[in-house]
Amino acid sequence: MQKSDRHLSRRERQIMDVVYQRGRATAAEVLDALPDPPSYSAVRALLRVLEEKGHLRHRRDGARYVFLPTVPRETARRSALARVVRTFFGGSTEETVAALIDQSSLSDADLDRLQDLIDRARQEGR
Amino acid sequence: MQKSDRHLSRRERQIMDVVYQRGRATAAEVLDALPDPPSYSAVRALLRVLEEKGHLRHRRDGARYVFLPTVPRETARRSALARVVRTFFGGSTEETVAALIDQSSLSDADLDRLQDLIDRARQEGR
DNA sequence: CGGCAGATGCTAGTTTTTCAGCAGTGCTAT
DNA sequence: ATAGCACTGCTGAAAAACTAGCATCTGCCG
Repeated sequence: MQKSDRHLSRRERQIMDVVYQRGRATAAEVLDALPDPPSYSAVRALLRVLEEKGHLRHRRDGARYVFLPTVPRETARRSALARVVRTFFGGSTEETVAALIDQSSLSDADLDRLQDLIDRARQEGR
Repeated sequence: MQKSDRHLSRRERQIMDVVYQRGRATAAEVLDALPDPPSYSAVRALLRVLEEKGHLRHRRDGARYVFLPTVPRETARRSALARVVRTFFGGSTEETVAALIDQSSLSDADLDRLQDLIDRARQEGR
């Protein structure tokens, strides 16, 4: 058996995205959320493959399976974010944050919270 | 809204990442930057496919081709970022920024610049 | 000019991904 | 307990992705 880990095909990535977005998902839910949805069977086949590859695991819930990511959302977040920062922002966190602030309209309350985050980072830095 | 969301295979995505990261690239440069590098021929074949699909274009530079993304880096940035925010952070810009600040060690100067960004956003919001 | 080095265009073949159909199994309401 | 329904397991095969190798072209240098 191989641990063909990071090898996610196009569909596989789409499915992982759905699962991460919802936190967990059944085959039917994945099907609903998928763009250009294939057959129900196809989705289940892919879910099984993802499980074999070690990206998902499932729990029984009554008659059906609920799929969960094996890598915690928190961890997946970090690498996804790191990848974007590296690829599109030359590794600059600052530029990335700038883009985020720029492209989303934030309320004053949101800005306040960001302010807090920065203050806290400053303190911890000392 | 989301029209040019064509399916990229694994390799294709890797190559696009390289091109976006460097801004432009020759076949040889892509090969160098690719993980688990395939043959040179394979890379060129993929570059041609990506061009057919409309993701890349090329310019002649002496004897060789230099490939450039058709979608400007700026635009690609936005959608990549938006995707991460949506998929892993429930659409919350604030949480995303928090994660960024948390996982990268920022200098005081960096924090100052972020501070500025926030102040400016506040002003523009008015 | 003639040849070498480095690139590209193309084709054909292998491997991986993607898919649908059918059979079997576990719930649940009669 | 049993029929109906919602799911899962599995298989075979089409489609897409991937790859190597060879033929051709271009630029450069002796």
